[in-house]
Amino acid sequence: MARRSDHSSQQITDMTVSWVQTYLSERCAENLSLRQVAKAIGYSPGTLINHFGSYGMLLLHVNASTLDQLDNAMAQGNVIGRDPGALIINMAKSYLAFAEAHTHAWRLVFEHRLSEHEDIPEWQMKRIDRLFTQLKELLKRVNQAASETELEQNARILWGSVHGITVLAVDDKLFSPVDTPNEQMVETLITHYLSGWCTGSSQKQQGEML
Amino acid sequence: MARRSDHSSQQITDMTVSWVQTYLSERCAENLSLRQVAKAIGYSPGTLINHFGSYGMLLLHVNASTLDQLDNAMAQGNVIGRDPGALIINMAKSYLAFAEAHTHAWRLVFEHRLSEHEDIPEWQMKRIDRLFTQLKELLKRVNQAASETELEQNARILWGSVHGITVLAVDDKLFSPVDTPNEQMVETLITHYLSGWCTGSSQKQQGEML
DNA sequence: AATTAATTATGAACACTGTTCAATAAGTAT
DNA sequence: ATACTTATTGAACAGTGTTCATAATTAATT
Repeated sequence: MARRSDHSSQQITDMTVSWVQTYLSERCAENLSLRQVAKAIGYSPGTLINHFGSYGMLLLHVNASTLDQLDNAMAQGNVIGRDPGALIINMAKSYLAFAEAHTHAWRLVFEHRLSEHEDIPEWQMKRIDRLFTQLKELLKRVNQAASETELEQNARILWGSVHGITVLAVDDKLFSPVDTPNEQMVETLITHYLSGWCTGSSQKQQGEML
Repeated sequence: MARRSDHSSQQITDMTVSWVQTYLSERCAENLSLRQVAKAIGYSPGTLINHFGSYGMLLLHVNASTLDQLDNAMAQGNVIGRDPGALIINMAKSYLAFAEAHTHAWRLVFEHRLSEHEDIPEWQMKRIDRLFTQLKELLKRVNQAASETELEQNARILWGSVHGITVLAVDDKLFSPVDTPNEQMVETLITHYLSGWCTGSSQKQQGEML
């Protein structure tokens, strides 16, 4: 058999990504394979490799769509006007909730690494950067006197921390004898951290609220 | 060929684990395979499966040894007597430093998951628990009035947070335009969090220092 | 309309993977 | 010396991602 043109290039990409996405809603990525995907969408393995470059690149496209979904989910709770601390907590909770709801897809985003020679495309970096920009803006409102450098640093610390709790929560490695809901953990984390930041030793004055 | 008894059961385990460990000091686990390990230690793949149960179980033994090393590395900085806040920061820095020095081994610990039916043996859980116990004791010294529940919760939040920054640091996903050393990030995290915890709204009195 | 050129999907082949299992040799007990 | 148990194996199995010549379809050119 040969050239078919049943579907456009975009369509193949979409079919692939969306099928993998629904697969990941039930099974984890480790049990998935290029050949399964190929069979599922009715093309040969070779075709998919032609299309995406490699299986790894295919998964990267899946990750892109996951990050879009995540971004979307987090935009929901982010209403303008309320106090920034509460908004940050909202963001974090959305992050956690998304990870717990899309365990396999979410894990794939952070565990998938390309092989040596292929490096992360910038359309992927951009998606990650959106998170920081939002967070930084909120942090600025929390502590208006903070320098750009300080905001940058704190955004990373805060995101990293929430991410850490999320990773462990998703893997059930946070087994607490006293079972506190994970949501409350990120809340406690953020309130304590922000309050410590604003009243902190070598810090400037505080922003609205807190 | 058949039974050889060149090595005892323990020796085979040790040879395997230590060879994989040195492998991981340069290459990552994804490029490793049961067959490579088998060839390296001079046994057949089947023998290793008989021994460990599965390749996954083999890797679990490697993870155990990694956790032992980690535990050892963290014990170094943990000298009794100094103020608990500084000690917690030391712990966290050791954690980060270890992860950065043993990237591949460390990643394997947190990314390796057994298949459906095999569940994590308790000799693995115990190793993870050691961390918490240490941390909880230090936290108790920071805030002596804190309840057991509160200590438990805060130990998890704190460890999760440090873990998160570490994960991202190891994966170079913490790309900051302003490049703050990662060490300083965990320090800032902990100081702010602890100070926020002790002076916090619904909190008890504070402990020694801070 | 007929011919050529460019494109695209393919199946077969390749070198690998973890795992199973009958055959077999070595060690132990009778 | 015989029987039994145990450890190790190679071959086979079903699977993996990737390569590539082959072939078929579309597009461009005569």
